[in-house]
Amino acid sequence: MQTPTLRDVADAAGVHPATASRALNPATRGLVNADTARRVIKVAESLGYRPNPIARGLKTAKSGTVGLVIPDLTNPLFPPIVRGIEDVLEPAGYSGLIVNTDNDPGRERAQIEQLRSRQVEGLIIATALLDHPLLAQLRREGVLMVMVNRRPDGIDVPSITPDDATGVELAVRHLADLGHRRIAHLAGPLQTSTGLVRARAFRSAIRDRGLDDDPDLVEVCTYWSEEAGAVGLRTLLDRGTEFTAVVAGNDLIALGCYDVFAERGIDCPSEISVVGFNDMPFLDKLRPPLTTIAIPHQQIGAEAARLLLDAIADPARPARSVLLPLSLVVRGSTAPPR
Amino acid sequence: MQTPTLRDVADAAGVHPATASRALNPATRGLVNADTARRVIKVAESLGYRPNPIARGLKTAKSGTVGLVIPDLTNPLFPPIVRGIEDVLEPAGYSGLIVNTDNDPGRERAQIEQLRSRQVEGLIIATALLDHPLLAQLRREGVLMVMVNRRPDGIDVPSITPDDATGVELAVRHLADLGHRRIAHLAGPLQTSTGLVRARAFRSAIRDRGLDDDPDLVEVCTYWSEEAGAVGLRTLLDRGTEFTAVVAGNDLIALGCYDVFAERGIDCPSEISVVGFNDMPFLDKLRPPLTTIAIPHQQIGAEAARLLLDAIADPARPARSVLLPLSLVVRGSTAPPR
DNA sequence: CCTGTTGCTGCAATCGACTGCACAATCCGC
DNA sequence: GCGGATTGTGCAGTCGATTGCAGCAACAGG
Repeated sequence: MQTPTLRDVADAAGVHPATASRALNPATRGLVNADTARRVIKVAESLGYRPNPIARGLKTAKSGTVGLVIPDLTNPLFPPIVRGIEDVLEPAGYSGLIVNTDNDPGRERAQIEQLRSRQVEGLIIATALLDHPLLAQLRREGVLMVMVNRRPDGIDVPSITPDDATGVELAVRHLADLGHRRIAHLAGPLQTSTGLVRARAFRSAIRDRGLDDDPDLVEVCTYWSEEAGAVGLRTLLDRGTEFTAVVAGNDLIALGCYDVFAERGIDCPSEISVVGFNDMPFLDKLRPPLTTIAIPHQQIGAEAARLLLDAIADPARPARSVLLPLSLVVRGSTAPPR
Repeated sequence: MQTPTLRDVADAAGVHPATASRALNPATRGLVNADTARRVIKVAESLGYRPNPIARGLKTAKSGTVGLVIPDLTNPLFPPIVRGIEDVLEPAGYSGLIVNTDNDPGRERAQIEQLRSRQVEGLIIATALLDHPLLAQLRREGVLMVMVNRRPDGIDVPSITPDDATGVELAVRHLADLGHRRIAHLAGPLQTSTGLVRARAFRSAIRDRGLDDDPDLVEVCTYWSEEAGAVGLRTLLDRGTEFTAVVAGNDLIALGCYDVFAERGIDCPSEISVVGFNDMPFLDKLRPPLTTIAIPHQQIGAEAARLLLDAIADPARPARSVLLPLSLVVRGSTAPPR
């Protein structure tokens, strides 16, 4: 015995399938006699009827799914975001289809094509790479989208981004409060919007507080990686510029600093303080535990999902964008300068 | 202009939709004149035709989706598994629908119900909790399933599990080779199959190598957590039994040991060596970097997906189960005893 | 020249739910 | 007691692709 269909319910309740359909759908229930509706609903329950979303989707052109485009689920940044998204999607009767692009533009195109052919109702895009032409094209074709972690410039797409500027400000203020005057910045790649925003915010935070604003104190890393962070710090150190603290572009870069500290016998935090960015898991297990800026990843995901659901409900609504506040997590890698 | 439908392709190629359908489907292509087929395929390409999986699913009763039931995506254990699954699913034209159960049986039931109503063709289950009644019921109802990380006893369901026993054996051998004779074990909860299997494997590995087999050297932790690990190690220490090395049930438990070392001023590895289990990310950043047993999570996922696809292709095939080999990753937390 | 194959294509029904329209029943006021 | 409004329900077509069956043409064999 298979899952019962609408027909079965209708037969059992002694009504026409059309009537059963209307009775079961809250939006059209008003068209049906209240008694009949009740009866149909009861029968449906007793039979364990579950509407077949595939059949429904065919007629209504809605699939109840949205696509999540991320670079790599394995990157600890994304699971909390995805979790936040799912937590909002699920109660709304939607599910997410995840694709990993590995930051490969070709793959990205293909995957998005896949998602579209699966009739997703919208896209949540968390990849930085996405080239504008594709984005603009999707926009033109009326594909609903929400961007995560990245502000699309020039294109009118809703986005959720952490308030990086304030985050950096928080880090700088913390170090300044501890008494640091010469603070260095290991920036992430400036091609990424995050890298750029944080680097700019760093300069202005330094100026605002009247600290030493020396271009030599900023070094740009080629990737958001540990190795790149290590290379960056070495360059900074070898340059001979004095500094007592480092604001790293993200936690991985900060981790690279740890490697250099070990390598050169530098003590953290007594000789150099470090602040990371992201609050990845297990940072508290490091020696010393890393002080960092926490990003509410799960909230970001949840907010993104909400925005997308809004857009699905009313595609005409203008693109809204959200900036989520960050917080400083003080641990052991920061201390007053000697 | 919308996505072209099969009709559009057929019209453009001057054939009947039925013929177009057959030409496009590799399985039925043989029924169509080779020239016609070629022409249809060409037209389809030039129009950018993509079959609508929803419509197809309605007729064929296949959705091209499978359900992934996991406790919590945020747990670093799962992203690589999911990634491995997706990597196999995608080229096969399938997608995975992820649900998080948070180890709540009620949620688990509801979520699985959700997945079934979405017409998933099979389930990959990675939760430990899943109570047998539900499992057995699903089995009876003909739902295709594959279990990950857990061997279903008594029920005939394919499963993919890491070869825990050999893993433990590897850890013990490594310590024995370093010269340790009195090795302790901080076991995970024995209600979990993993906890039990590892604990048993520990005893037998110890015996096999003729090391000191003292019941006092084994302590069972109440959870797979850092806190529980710390509690476990304290109990072990306070008991006064001598030992120079610890095999932890998993990495989190090992992390708990680190906390106790800091607390009591014990030096690792010179006073006590520790081996973890799982090889979570960033373990190499700890002080000292944790020696551990690496589990091929991604492969586990990939293998699970393959098994499920096999089952979908031929549901009659008997349940096959796979045991995946583990490997020892030697880092800084193990050294010869003093 | 007729019958019987073989090979290809078209017709139409089907999957399950939704929905515009028509029709029936009921009720109201005059 | 009749016309007209108001519910409530049924009919049938639709979404897009698949598939059993029928039909048609070409061709071989007798």
